[in-house]
Amino acid sequence: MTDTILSKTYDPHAIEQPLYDVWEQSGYFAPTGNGPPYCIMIPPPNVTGSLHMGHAFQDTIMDALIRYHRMHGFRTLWQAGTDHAGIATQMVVERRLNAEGKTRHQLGRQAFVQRIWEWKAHSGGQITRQLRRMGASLDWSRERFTMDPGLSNAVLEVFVRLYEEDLIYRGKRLVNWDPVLHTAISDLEVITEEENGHLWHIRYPLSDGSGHLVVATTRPETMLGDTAVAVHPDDDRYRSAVGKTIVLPLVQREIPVIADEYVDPAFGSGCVKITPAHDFNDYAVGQRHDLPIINVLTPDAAIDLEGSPYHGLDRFEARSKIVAQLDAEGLLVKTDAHRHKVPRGDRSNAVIEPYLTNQWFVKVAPLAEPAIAAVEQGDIRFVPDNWSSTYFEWMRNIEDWCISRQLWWGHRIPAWYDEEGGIFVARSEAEARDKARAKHGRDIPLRQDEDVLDTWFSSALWPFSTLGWPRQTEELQTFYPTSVLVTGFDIIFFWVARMIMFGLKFLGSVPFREVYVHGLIRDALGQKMSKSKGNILDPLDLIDGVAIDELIDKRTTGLMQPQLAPRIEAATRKEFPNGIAAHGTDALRFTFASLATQGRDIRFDLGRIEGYRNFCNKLWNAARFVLMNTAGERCGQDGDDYALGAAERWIIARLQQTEAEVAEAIEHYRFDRMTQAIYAFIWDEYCSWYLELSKITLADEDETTQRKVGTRRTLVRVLESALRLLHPLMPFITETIWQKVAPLAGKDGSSIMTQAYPVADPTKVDEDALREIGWLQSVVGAVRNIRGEMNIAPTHPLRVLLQDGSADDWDYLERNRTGLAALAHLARIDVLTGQQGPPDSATALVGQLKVLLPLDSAIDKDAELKRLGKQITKLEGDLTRSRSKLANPNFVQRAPADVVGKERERTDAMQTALEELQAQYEKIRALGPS
RNA sequence: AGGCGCGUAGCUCAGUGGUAGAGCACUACCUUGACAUGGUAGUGGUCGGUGGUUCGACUCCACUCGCGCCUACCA
Repeated sequence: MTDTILSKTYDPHAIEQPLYDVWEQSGYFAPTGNGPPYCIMIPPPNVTGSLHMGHAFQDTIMDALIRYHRMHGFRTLWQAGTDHAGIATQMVVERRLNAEGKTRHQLGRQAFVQRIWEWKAHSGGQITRQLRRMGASLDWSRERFTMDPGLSNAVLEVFVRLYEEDLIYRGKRLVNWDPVLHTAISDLEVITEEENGHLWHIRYPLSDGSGHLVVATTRPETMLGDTAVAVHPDDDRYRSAVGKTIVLPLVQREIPVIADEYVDPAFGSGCVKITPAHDFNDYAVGQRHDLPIINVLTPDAAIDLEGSPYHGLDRFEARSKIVAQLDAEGLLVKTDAHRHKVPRGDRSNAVIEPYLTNQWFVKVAPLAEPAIAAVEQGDIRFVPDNWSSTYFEWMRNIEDWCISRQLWWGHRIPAWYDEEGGIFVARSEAEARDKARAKHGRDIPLRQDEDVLDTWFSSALWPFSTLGWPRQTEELQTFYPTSVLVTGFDIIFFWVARMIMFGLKFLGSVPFREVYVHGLIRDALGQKMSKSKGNILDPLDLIDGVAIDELIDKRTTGLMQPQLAPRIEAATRKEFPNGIAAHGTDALRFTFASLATQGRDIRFDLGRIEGYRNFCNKLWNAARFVLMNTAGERCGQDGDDYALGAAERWIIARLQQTEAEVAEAIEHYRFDRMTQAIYAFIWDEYCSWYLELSKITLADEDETTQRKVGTRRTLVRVLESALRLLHPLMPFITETIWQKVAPLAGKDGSSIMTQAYPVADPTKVDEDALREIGWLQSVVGAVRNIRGEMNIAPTHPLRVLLQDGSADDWDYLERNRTGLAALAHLARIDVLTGQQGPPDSATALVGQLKVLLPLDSAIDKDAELKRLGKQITKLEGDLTRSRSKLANPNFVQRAPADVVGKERERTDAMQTALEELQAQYEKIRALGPS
C-alpha cells in the first residue's frame, strides 16, 4: 500500500478507533468559532450502565445533527454526561453486596454510599468508552455527572426555591410503596398489567341482625383495615342499609355503611369494602366521609396488627388464611376467577402497595400551566407533531409528583427537623441552623431528612445545571435554550415535561426549541429488546462481530428466570446461525439513520446493516479507483487548463440536487431520506454511471488532455463533496478517504470534521447535461434490456442500428458514441437513414428513436417475441387507461390544462410506440423458425 | 373508557390528489483491471375493507376490521 492509495479491502476495525482518538485529542469536539450557537444535551445515560441499541440509535441521530451543524459553522456543543440513576445503581451495588453475604444495613449508610462511589469509579467509564466507539463527537471536556458538586448545588437551589414558594411540600399521603425496595415511587414508575386473580364475595353481617351485605374484593387481606362499606346512593337494593353499621368479620369492628357515587352498582354485588389506608380510591372515599384510616401493613407488606392471628404474615399468606377462615365461618359466598390489573414496580417487579407515609411532593399544576402554553404557542415544537397531543393529555391531568425516595444513593433532601417536628429547608446545614436559631432563639439539635430525591428531579435540571446554573456562566448565556432534544417517547413524561416545567420556572424560557421524538428499537420480530427476553443485541457486537457461542453466553447469563435459557439459546441459534459478522461503526450508524422514520417501532433487521456495510465497501473501492486514476496526475488545480464534458456536468448537477435533498431531509429530521439520497447518489449515479463514463474518457487515446484533466478533476471533487455530505452519518470512512482525496481536490485542512458542509449551487444544475446523460442511460438501458431478456452474454459484441431519431438524438449520439459503445458493449453503431429498410431486429424505443439489434445467431426469436409481448401488454394496459381518461369530458374540462396536455402527449407517445412494437412483433413472428 | 400510532412487493419500510418506490430476499446471465461485500437484466403489489368527496383517491373524509402503544380504571 502506498501513501496515496487505500488498502485493497475496507476494514472498519483498522480505521475507526485511531481516528477518534486523534479527533478527541485535537479538541475538535469543543465549541469553536463565532457562529450561531447550536447545542444538544445528551440524555444522560446511567453512569454504571452500558450502551444498548436505543442509546446507539439516539446517539447516532444526535451526532449526525451535531456534525452537520458543526460543519455548517455553528458554535456547536454536544453536552456529555451521565446520570446517577438512584434506584438502578443502588440495586446493582446492593446485589453485589448481597453476593458477598452482606446487607447495606450492616454496612451503614455512609459506607454503602462509599461503595457506590467506588463502583462508579470502577464501571462508570464503560458507557463513555462505548460512546466513543460510536464516533459520538461529545465535548468530553465538559462532561458532567448529576451528583457533581455543581449539579448538586443546582438541585439544592431548585428545591429550596420551590419550597419557599410552596411548590414543594411534605405530607402524609398514600403513595406507591415498593415493599422490596422499601421506598416510595412515583406514579410513572408503576407498571400495571393484567394478571389472573380472584374476586372473592364475602358476607358482611349488619350489626342490627337484619341481614348482611356481600362485598366483592380482589384483596381480602385488606379487610382488616376496612372502615366502611359503600354502596351507590341511588341503588335501591341497599338504600335501607345506608346509615346502618356492619360488624367486620374476623375483626369484629363496627363500621358504617355509607353511600358514595364512586361505587358502580353494576359491578360485583354493588357493595364495596372501603380500606382508606390501602387503596387510592378508598382513600378518596375516606376523605369525603371522614373515615378513620387504619394501616394494616408493615413496610415489607406483611400484616401489622398486634394481637391478630395474621400479624407478621406476608400479605399473600395472610390472604389465603383469611379466605380459609371466612370460608370456615360460612362468610365466603363465592370465589370467581378474575382478571385484573396488578401494579408492579418498574425496577423491582414487586407488587406495589398504596401505603400511607410522609413524603415530599412537587405541586405540579402551577408549573404545568406555562409548560402547556409553551407548546401551544410553538415555543417548543414536537417532531413529529402528534406527540404534542400526548404531552397535552398528560400535562392537563397531571398529579402532584412524589419526589422523596427512601434510598441512600442520590441527592439527600435538604430539610432538617427539630425535635418538635419543625422543618427547616436550607441550602446547607449551617443555613438550617441559622433558621432554627432564629425560630427557637437558641441552638437546638437538628436531624436531616433521611430521604433522597427522585433521580428525575436532578435530570429535570440537566439542560441548565450542566451549563453552570445557578451561576450565570457564559455557556449558559450562549447555549440555553438548547436547540433540540432528541429522545424516545417513553420518557416524555418522566423527563421532557419536567425539563420544560423547570426550565420555564427557573430560566424563564424553554430548555429546547424542538423535541425530536424517535421510535424504539425492537428486535427483528418486533419485540422490545430486554435482558429477560434474551433478545438483546449489543451495538458493539454489530460493530466488531461476535461468535455464536459468545452471543448465547451473553444472552443467557444472569437471567432472572434461568429456565428460559434453552429457549433463548435455540432462538438465538436460529436467528444468527453463524453469530454476527463485523460491520463497523459507520455501517451501524448509517443503518440507524436509515431506520429513523416517523413511526413508533423500529425493527432492527440484520439485512439492513449488511447492505450498508456493502455500501461502505462500495464507497471504499470507488475511492480506490479515483485515487488510482488521479494520484500523481493533473487534476485541474491551480489554473490548470481543463474542460468538462456532459458526463462531468451531469454528475455535478446531480450532486447539487442530492445536496439540496439532503439539506431538506436533515432540516426536517428525516434521516431516512438523507441516507437514501446519499446512498442512491454514490452507488447508482457516481459509481454505476460516472465512474464507468470516466473510464472511457481516461482510456480514450483520441480524447483531449483538457477533457482528461476535467474528468480527473470531477472524479476527485465530486467524491470529496460526497464525503463531506456523508460525514455526519459515516464519520470514520469519510475521514479516512478524505485524508487521501482532499489534497487532490485542492482542499487543505486537518480533518473533514472541520470542513464546510456542501451546499447546493443551483447554477451548477446543467439541464442540457441532465438530458444528454439521461438519453445515454436510456439507450444503454434499451440495449441491456434486450441483452438481459434474451440471455446474450454481456461481453458478446453486438451491432446496433439507430433509426428515426430527432436532431437531439443524433446530436447526443455524435458526442456519446464512444461511451454508448463501451457501456452497451457494442461493436458497431450505425445510423439508418432515409428509406433504408432495417434488417430483422430486436427493437426498443427511446422516445421516438428506434434502437435495433439485428437478429443474428445470437438472437432467439422466441425470446424476442416474449420480450416484445411483455412490453406490448403493459403498453396496452396503460394506453387503455389513458384513453378512457381522455374520453371522460369531465376530466378534459375540469382537470388542469397541463395535466390534460401531459396526458395527451403521453397517449400519443404510447400510441406510436405500441404501433411500432406491434409491427415489430408481427415481423418477427413472420420469420421462419429460428 | 380516553388518547395515539400502524396496516403498501416474500421481509423491513419510504411515498404522493394526476401512470405504485427503495433495500433485502428471489430468478437468469456474468469472475470485464475500483468493488463477487460486485455487475447486468428480471419476477413480484387490485396500497386492510366498505362507503363518500373529486374529472381523478394509495393519498382527503366517514365508518369498519386487524395489530400495537400510552393514560386512567370497577372493588
